[in-house]
Amino acid sequence: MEKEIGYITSLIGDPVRTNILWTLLDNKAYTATELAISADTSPQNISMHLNKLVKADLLVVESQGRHKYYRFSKPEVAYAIEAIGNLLPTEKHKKIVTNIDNSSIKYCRTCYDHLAGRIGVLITEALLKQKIIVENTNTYSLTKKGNIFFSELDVNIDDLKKHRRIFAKPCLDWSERKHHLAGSLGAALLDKMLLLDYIRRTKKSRAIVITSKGQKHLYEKFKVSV
Amino acid sequence: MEKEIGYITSLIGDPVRTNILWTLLDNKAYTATELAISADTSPQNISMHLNKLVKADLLVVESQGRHKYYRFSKPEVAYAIEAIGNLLPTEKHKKIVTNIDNSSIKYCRTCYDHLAGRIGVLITEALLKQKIIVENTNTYSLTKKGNIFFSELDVNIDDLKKHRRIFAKPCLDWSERKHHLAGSLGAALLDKMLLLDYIRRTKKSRAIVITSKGQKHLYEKFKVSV
DNA sequence: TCTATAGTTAAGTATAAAATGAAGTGTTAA
DNA sequence: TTAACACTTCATTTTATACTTAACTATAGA
Repeated sequence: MEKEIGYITSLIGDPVRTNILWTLLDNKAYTATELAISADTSPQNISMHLNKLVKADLLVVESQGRHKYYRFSKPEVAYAIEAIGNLLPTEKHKKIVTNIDNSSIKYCRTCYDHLAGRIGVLITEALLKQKIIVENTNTYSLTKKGNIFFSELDVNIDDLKKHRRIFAKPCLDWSERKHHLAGSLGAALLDKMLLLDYIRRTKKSRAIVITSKGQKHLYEKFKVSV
Repeated sequence: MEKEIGYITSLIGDPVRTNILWTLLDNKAYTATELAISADTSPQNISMHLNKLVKADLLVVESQGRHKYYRFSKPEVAYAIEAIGNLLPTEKHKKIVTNIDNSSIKYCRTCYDHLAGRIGVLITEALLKQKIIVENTNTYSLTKKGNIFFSELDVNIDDLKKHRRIFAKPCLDWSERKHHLAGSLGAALLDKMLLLDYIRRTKKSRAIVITSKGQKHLYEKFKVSV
């Protein structure tokens, strides 16, 4: 058994492969070249590493013309990477939070397929404060007010609940050390905010930019100023 | 950020350190020599590895006379290791399950501080079937019947709920691919079963042996035959 | 106080695996 | 139909770091 586990840990343990997995954590698919740039290495090298990750069934690959798109094979991979992220030493972590250089990725990023970072945490806190969601042990559930709120946003709650996936749960954030909204409700909220152009994804990272339209609405709805 | 994560993943990625972490997953403290034997390496080498893990705040060490006892610094470490365990390829996993040699660790082992493996899953299923616990999204809660059940076992539910730790939640088992009971209730149940001598820990692994007394009671209480 | 045990530290070596260079295949688009 | 691009394969080189050898400290027990 140790050998089997060692196989996976040694795969995750290489710096280039860690960079790949960390980049893919926003649940987007990236091409080999994009990942090579992100990991600052050669195409040959990234090809070798990606092959190992695919063979180990951590990633899946899809060919589109001359491009190959890589993404996680299953949510468990994202969970494991996030769980490792939560092991970051606290002092080092503080340094990151107070580091202004990468503030955009700090305040605003996605975690797998939902909003994370400072914005994710602030919005979640606002949802709790306004009693749109309530916290149980390790889950969130919607109040009546919450049902109205999300139906006004044109999110079909019943559809979400049909899925086998967890509906709404707190997810510990590595940068904020607080919880943000995860699960299918969290994913639906992110989708809707992207659709409404409150926020936009950036090309090369997990950073999210907030549009002026978004700023206005975030303040109106949640009293969140960014 | 990638560098910080890479630091942790490369730590976890070494085979000897993986062995250490995997061994410690039962939440017992082990001495350096025990861990060296487990990882089949020299005292000098294990010393070096343990130092790295302590410096990274994954482990803490306590001196007792001429011995040094190592254990996880926080539950997050166990969660991360378990999350990695869930990434094991399914085919390989099947091979393990049908492998009779390590059947004891397969049927009966602990995960951090609660009962896992086949027994953990069977008991959890029995608790659900008998409506002692009910499943919500990603949590379990106690029914009235459950409150009586655990008070008869002399488990103080109110005390458990006072802790900041999650009370009861499903934990995906890497060997069974089903859920077992985790959280403080799971830990309390394991403690009680050890105290009542239904089960005993073995010296050198996470395997648990079931006593004949335990077999009898497990069948009476849960209709679980082992 | 002497011996065995538990663990550490430091310098040197060995080796596995990552990176590179060169030469490919297949794809798009001018 | 040619050139540029996206990616791969394989042989070779490089390098990081785990491990060894050897000498050490600290504790326990006799």
